[in-house]
Amino acid sequence: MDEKLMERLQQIRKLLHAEQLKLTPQREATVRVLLENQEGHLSAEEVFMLVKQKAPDIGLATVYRTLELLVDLRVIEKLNFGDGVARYEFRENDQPHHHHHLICLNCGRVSEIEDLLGDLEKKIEERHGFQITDHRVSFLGYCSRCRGKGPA
Amino acid sequence: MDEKLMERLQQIRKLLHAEQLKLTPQREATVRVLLENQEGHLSAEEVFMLVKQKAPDIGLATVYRTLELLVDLRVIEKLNFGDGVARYEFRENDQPHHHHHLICLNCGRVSEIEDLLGDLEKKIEERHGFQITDHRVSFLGYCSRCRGKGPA
DNA sequence: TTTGTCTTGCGACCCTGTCCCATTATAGTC
DNA sequence: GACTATAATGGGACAGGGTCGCAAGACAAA
Repeated sequence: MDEKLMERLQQIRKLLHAEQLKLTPQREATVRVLLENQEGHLSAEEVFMLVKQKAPDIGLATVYRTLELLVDLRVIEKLNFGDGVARYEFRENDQPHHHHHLICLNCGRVSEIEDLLGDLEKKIEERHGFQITDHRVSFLGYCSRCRGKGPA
Repeated sequence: MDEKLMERLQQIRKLLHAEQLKLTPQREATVRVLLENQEGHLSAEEVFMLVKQKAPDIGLATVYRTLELLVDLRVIEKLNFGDGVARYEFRENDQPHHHHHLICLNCGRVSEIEDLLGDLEKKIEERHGFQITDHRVSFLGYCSRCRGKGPA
């Protein structure tokens, strides 16, 4: 696990260097937080709080800038669950993401399920002349723990 | 077209009355704007601008309140295309919406396509114990006019 | 060491949206 | 029509998330 983390970190360092950018301590701390919370779908604010523990002097703007940078580098992905905050998630490779989200309307938990759309995109491209580069699917409802509770 | 509009307006008036609420001139103006721009996916700000033309003295807060009210009454639906603003769309009936969106990354145009998920929800409910009440699907890419242009 | 560039932290600021509150409009009753 | 209770309004203050400009700091290359 730890070697994998270091490996990924080196990989990102190279990505940055290729663009004449640096993996500064602040950026490294941010990446580490994201790597250590891959299942978390953290918001920028949450990332900021966690990074503060590693690097107390870091500024909020730096975290935002780093997240934006990582999105541009396609290292992470910016997600939108409709709760008013942007959330971030690692991208396993350079592909568009192909998993989908189950969003619980009671507890807010977000879990992931495999891709469902299969070759549907091809049909849409043909029928609508629309060149698809990515898709987002979210199912809203109640997770197994919250079934029958209604909205919080 | 105009009779249909009046009919819908009466329908909404009744809905409001059933809750001891009134269809005030401000609310009526807001509903009219929404009815006249059913394909527009208007943001609150856009609705406000258009309503101002009909009723120049209306306040922004009133428009927001009216939109929220109409969402509660399930007359309209609040949509989120990830561009940082809420958008609103009429609901044809009392069902959860079952059409999906094609969002063009170049010109921002949003078009609609029919429901794609069919009975997929049942499978997910079984497999994940997740009680689904709605779903959102968006495909991102380039519409027929913008193909090959890349992001704006 | 010097220089140029990338980064940073900070605070000001922007934007969408909500809240509070005093005032006004409305429907229902007499 | 007058009265009353309640719904609704406009305006401004405010909140949360996020961006921007800028002066200062860190770093790599020469």
